[in-house]
Parts: sequence; structure tokens; C-alpha cells
Amino acid sequence: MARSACSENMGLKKGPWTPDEDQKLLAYIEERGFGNWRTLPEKAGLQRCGKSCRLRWINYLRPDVKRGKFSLQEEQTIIQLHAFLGNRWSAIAAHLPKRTDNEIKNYWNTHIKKRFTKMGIDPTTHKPKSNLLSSSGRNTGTLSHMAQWERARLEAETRLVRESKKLLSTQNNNPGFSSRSEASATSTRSQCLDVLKAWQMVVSGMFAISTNKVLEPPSSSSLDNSIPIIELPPAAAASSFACFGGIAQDDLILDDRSNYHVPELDERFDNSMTLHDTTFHWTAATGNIVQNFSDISVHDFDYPMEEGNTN
DNA sequence: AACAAAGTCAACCGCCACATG
DNA sequence: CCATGTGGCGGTTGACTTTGT
Repeated sequence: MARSACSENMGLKKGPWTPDEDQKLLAYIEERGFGNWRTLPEKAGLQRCGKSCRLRWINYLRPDVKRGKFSLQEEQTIIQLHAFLGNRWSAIAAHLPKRTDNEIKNYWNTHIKKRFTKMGIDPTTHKPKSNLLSSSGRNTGTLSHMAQWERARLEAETRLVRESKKLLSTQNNNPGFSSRSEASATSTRSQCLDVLKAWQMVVSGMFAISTNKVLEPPSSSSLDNSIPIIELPPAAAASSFACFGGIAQDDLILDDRSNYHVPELDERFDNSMTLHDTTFHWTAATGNIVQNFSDISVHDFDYPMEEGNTN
């Protein structure tokens, strides 16, 4: 049976929401929870389709939605995560508390993307356009490897969220509980700052290797063989992890090959994917990308400062 | 002041994945 | 398995606002 799209639902209103409609939706959800989006509009006395209600709630009415300008930190996070994830806005949004995927997508398309283009950087690959041909092999290899990690991790997160949904379905009709999406997002956030952590470690690794560079022949089967692998000297690696990654030095375990592991990440990766090796290998190829991030992020814009940020 | 162009962002659309029967 | 319903996602649109001439 063919499904009817929102637009095909006769007599249903489209376009901008009125304050009255907002009030109806809000009141209904506060009182009874949202349960089934498809049947909600009728119960709430709205001439809208369920999808429209859901979107309005998620992007605008939800009490924990943060609106307004993006801070410098938020923007950096978006850029970093976009390098890993591409246009997976919901995954990116999971790392930005109180921001919606739609808002992030809009911000990317209207602000960041333009700035990238202006600076001659390809917004898709995050690489200077002039370097696309010459260096694509190296960087693409690194990023795709990282993306592989992240893809697998996201799959695991999806499973987690699905499990939590089952739990939450019992709470759905509790008026005090605002939204499943909210709960899912919260659950996801609490579980998965790994990417950011990992990225920050990439950055820290890059700085650490600047004076202690040790090149080794390719060793990991999971890495592009053309990429020279840089092993962080234990001391440098540990201190930089502790500084940048938000991971205490005590959390790191040194294995018999002098590689550092983060048990928390190891465990999570083990649960979510097949990794040949969860040891962190940072490649020189990452360097220029990170440099680009910082160049771009501080480029001629006024940023609202986060509380407590003295930059 | 009037108009055009550019920018912004809320909302829609179509597709997909997953759950359920 | 298959059919169907639902929620969720990313791409896109278009109304509205701001900026430039």
C-alpha cells in the first residue's frame, strides 16, 4: 500500500507554525507525552501531519534546545566532526549539547561551507583544493580509516539508542519526560564523546611528534600502506593525551609494543566493531588538516564567548 | 526611498532503516 | 520471508530579513 506523504494529506496545514499551534502542541506533549506522532495532531487538535509536529518539537519547542549564535568551541567541534563524519548531521549533533541537526546543517551550509570555499578549501574533503590531486591518497587514507572507526562506533551507538528506546517507551507517556529524542541524544552524548576525544588526541599527537618524530615502516594491516606511521614516544604521548584528550594519564595502558591504549575506547570499539588494532597511530598526513581548522576557526569573525571562556 | 541581491533558517520532501504482524 | 507503518535523516526549498546600490 502506498504511503501518503504529509503533503498529500488533504486539509492539513503547511508552512510556518503560529503561536497558537505551538501552544497546542506544547500543552499536549507536556500533559500526555507524544507517544505516536502520527496520531498526535488529531488528539492535540492540530491540522498538521505528524512529521511536521515532530519536527517542530525537535527543532524548536523542545525545552532544551539552545538557539542563537554558535560559539567558537561549537564551531570547531562541528568542523572537526564533519571531517570525520561528513554530512551526518545527527551524529554531529549528538556531540553538541542542545543543538539540533537541522541547526548545525544550516550553520554549516550558510557559514562554514562558504568560508571554506572562500579560503580555497574543499568543504567536503577539508583539504586545500590545489592539493586535492597531489595528496588525495594520503589524507583520504587517514580520514577514511578514521571514518571507518566512527562508522562502526555509530552503528554500536545506534544499537544502544535502540535499546534505550525500549526502556524509554515505558516513560513516553509520562508528562514529566519531555522527549524520546532528547533522552536518546542525552544517552548518546554520554556514551560517545569518543570521536572528539580521539580527534583531540590526533591534534595532541601531532604536536607531540614535532620534536620526537619516529618513523616506522607500515605495520598495521588496517592502515593504508603508503602512510608512514608515527608512534608517539611513551612520555610525549602520555602527557599529550592527558593534556588534550581529557583522559587521565593513569587511564593509559602501555602494551608490550610500547603502544598506548585507552581501555575505555578499546572496550567500546571491541563492542562495536572489528578493529585490527585499537592502538592509536597518528599520521603526519593529519597535520595540515588540523592546521586548516585553526586557521579557519579564528578567521575574522565575532564569536560569542562561552561562559568562563576568557579567549 | 526603492529595488535587487545575498543571506538566513524553518519547514518540507523523499528516501531509508527498522519494528511489527 | 514479505508487507506495511513509523520514525529519523539529509537534501532542498522558499519565505523572510538584511545588506548593498
